[in-house]
Amino acid sequence: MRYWLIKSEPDVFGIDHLAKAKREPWSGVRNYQARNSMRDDMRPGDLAIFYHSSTTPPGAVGIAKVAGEAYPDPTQFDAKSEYYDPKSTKENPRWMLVDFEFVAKFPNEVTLQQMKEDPSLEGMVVLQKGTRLSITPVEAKHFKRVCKLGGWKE
DNA sequence: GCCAACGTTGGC
DNA sequence: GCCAACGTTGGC
Repeated sequence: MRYWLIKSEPDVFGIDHLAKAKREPWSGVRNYQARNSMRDDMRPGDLAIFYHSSTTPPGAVGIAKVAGEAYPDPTQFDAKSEYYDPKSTKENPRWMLVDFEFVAKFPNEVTLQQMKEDPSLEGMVVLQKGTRLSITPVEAKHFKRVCKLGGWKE
């Protein structure tokens, strides 16, 4: 089982949206590395830290679970969608996604600042300077530590 | 295949 | 709103 961190802007789709929806296709990812993670490396049952970006304060707010295998992101074929990609075809889709399922909201948000200041989280990809990736792998020890800081027990 | 221009992300 | 970082595009 692998661990991940997924970023989302709470104004667009936050942990409360996921809690309400229960399950959500992670559409709109238009970055090849992030796509590759979903397409090639995620397996049903993998757990992800749900992270709020572009908000005050940014930080980890909960846990989501990979709910199924990867499949083509339907928004790439929708000319009315902001995620429409005219260069993608159904025969050869460019963008793949997985569904995420709500697992938990942390009793306490773990802010980015807290994460940066915690020595045991050193080396986490999301904390490295210049990391803009919306999906990053997380080591098991870092995952467990963030859950602990968030007050959540698996 | 290089690289300048451009667009986006995301913390501050 | 600023801007550093960095991914993508497209001309050559």
